[in-house]
Amino acid sequence: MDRETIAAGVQRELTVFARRVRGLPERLHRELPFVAYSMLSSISAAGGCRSVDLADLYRLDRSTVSRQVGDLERRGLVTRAGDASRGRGRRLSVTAAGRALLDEAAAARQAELARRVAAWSDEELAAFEAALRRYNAAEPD
Amino acid sequence: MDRETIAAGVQRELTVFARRVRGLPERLHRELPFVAYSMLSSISAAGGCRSVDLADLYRLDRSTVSRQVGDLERRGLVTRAGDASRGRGRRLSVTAAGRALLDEAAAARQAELARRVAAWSDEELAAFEAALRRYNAAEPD
DNA sequence: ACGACGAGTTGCACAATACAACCTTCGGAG
DNA sequence: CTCCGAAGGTTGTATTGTGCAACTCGTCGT
Repeated sequence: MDRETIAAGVQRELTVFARRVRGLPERLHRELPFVAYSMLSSISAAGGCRSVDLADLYRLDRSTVSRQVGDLERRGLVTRAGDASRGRGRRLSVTAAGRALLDEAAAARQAELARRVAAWSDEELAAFEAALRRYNAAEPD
Repeated sequence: MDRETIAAGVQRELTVFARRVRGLPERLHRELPFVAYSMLSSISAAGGCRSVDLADLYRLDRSTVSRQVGDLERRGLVTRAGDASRGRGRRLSVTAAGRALLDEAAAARQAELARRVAAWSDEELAAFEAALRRYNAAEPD
């Protein structure tokens, strides 16, 4: 089997994975869709960021982020730091409720993964992780 | 490093990949959105399959596949084999036009992948492919 | 003080999806 | 053979995530 054939296989499998992630409701915790989850977790990881930072990170339109964040706020999962009601540079931070939901979702995701790779040896899993990391680390342009 | 730590790493890397795919531009080739591309390539790879097979592969509703395939057919990229106009088990196959578009898009994707994995050995690439396939094949429930 | 710019919101449109209801055909069991 | 149930496929409807465009609001430099 030559390299091109192998590469085609990688391509196919990545596509299947990507398609599945894109589709499906992908509720991690009935109340926390994938998009909301990733934004929440990024706000948490960054220890407080602005909407525009999320837009840059995910290469999304500002309006999309605005709506998603508005939803998270309405549900009490994040707060807008500035009491300055409007304008520039409002810091977002995760509330206690948001943190709790995030933790639950992370646990659910880990459980799902554990089920999928139950039959894998530690070495196989570690190799998979290393390969994915290496792939993701490659320059995108 | 214990298994939980490794699993967390896998989770993180899969999430990074998924987020990027979500935010990425839809089109690989003007006129061929990501969704259409992946279905077309699956039809091609399977050497002719039914709509329900695509629904199973991507865990999509049959109605979604029906609309997507309808679109591909309208654009002359696939044909429905059975002259039996309606009903059960119609085989889908890729037309010459579909194949041509697919080849162009595949070449672009392969070039991108080749760049990313340029430094990988054939063995590493093959192992990556096998692990992804195994992951994707795992039962989702 | 004013004008340019950066951050955010809102209106509108669209693509992809799920769910439910329905239709069509095939393969058996009686 | 007839009828019925299961499997494949389509259509109606609602929802979600998204981009683009136009707008508002606040800040900063001159």
